[in-house]
Amino acid sequence: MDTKVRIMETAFKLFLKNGFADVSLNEIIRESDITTGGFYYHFNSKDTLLVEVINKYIFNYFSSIIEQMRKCEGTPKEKLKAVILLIVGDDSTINETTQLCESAEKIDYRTLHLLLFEGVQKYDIISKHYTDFYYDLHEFIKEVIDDGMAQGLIRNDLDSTELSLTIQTIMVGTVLMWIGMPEMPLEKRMESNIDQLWSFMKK
Amino acid sequence: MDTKVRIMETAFKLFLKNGFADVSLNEIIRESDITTGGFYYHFNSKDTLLVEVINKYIFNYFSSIIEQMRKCEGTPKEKLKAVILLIVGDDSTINETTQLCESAEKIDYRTLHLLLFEGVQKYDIISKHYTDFYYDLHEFIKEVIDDGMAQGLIRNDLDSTELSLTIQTIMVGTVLMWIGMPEMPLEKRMESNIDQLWSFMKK
DNA sequence: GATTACAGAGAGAACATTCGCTATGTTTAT
DNA sequence: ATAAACATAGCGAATGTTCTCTCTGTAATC
Repeated sequence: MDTKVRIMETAFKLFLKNGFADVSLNEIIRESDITTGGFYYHFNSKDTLLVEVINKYIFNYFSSIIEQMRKCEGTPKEKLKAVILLIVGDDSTINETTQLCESAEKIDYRTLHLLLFEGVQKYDIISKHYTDFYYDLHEFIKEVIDDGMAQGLIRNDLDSTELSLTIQTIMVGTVLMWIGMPEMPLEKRMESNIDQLWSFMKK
Repeated sequence: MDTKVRIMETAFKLFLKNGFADVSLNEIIRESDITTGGFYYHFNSKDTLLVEVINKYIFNYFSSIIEQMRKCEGTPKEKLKAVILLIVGDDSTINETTQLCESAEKIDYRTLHLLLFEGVQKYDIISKHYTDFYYDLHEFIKEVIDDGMAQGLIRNDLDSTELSLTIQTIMVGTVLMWIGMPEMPLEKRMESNIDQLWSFMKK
């Protein structure tokens, strides 16, 4: 594998484990099987590495989700379910070509979300992209709802903007429940939430 | 104010601003108007300070919420609304005697949650307490639902465990929406979510 | 022989921590 | 009443480690 990619992937994994702030360059260098000189041949500074890692792994994660979301086919209920599966990094849903990591090991999307939160707290750029993602997600869900209403599958006495915000709340809430109650099976939780939601909004 | 309390409060505020990992002892010492020796008179190490701050501000936050939740009076709908107001640190709901900070400035509960996530990622003890809090919350919501069903206010064709998990998902999701879409008025979002939820579960 | 891709020593700042010190109470003994 | 003994609270220079980053050296490739 390309050295630069190897460094970035190693750094990303260390960030996932310890957070952005708690990983030293020495650690990255040691784990990447490289020396100081080797590192500084590829990156101007530790900060440059951070920015590149964020671009490659965090923003690509967002745009890949949005892109794959838009390619979804099926009923509104199926689409909504696909969205949440994409967010939590479900294997069967995620496209191979848009995988986050090249190495064999699977990345843990639960810790990815925790890393994201640290990024939102510390870096304006991540915070901004996170917000953008939320608005993109909202827009998509609203389209799905409007479609469903037009097709007569969803009650049209509900306000589609309000409803889609509630749906999004449930989606991101599912992620947070997954972080707060790790032993609770995520798959089952999602099914149950979507079923209850659907029985509420279906015509 | 007591010097030790002043150090802890200063440290907590710095943690809120920069995260646990990105605050140096020098910073804490400078902002607390104390010297190195003074600090080490009150704390054995930086880590000891961290543990004490977590105990005083994070765990107290959890137990204070649980405690105040249990004291709530009103209809099931009112109780559920009170719970989420407690979590997001609504002024009118929070009891003065259980305030997090002694100093005049209000603490920002949005960044408190972000700090919590960093803690969950890095410290097992915080992760554990976070999970405990989620289970306590779940138990309380289930009791509210069961009561509501017994009083004939809530549909009893629903499974109360599943329903209460969905409600909790909406609650924590609201917090995450607040983090992802900071400009969106939290109050209005909560109202809307609870109203939609209630129209679904009421008899 | 010039460029590419690294190795590795080491500078210099920042880091948490130690330690010997003073200044101010607060008991206790005479 | 007062002096000795001790406790409390804080000071700040100094230490050793770790941090990021620079710089020179060295193989390999074209």
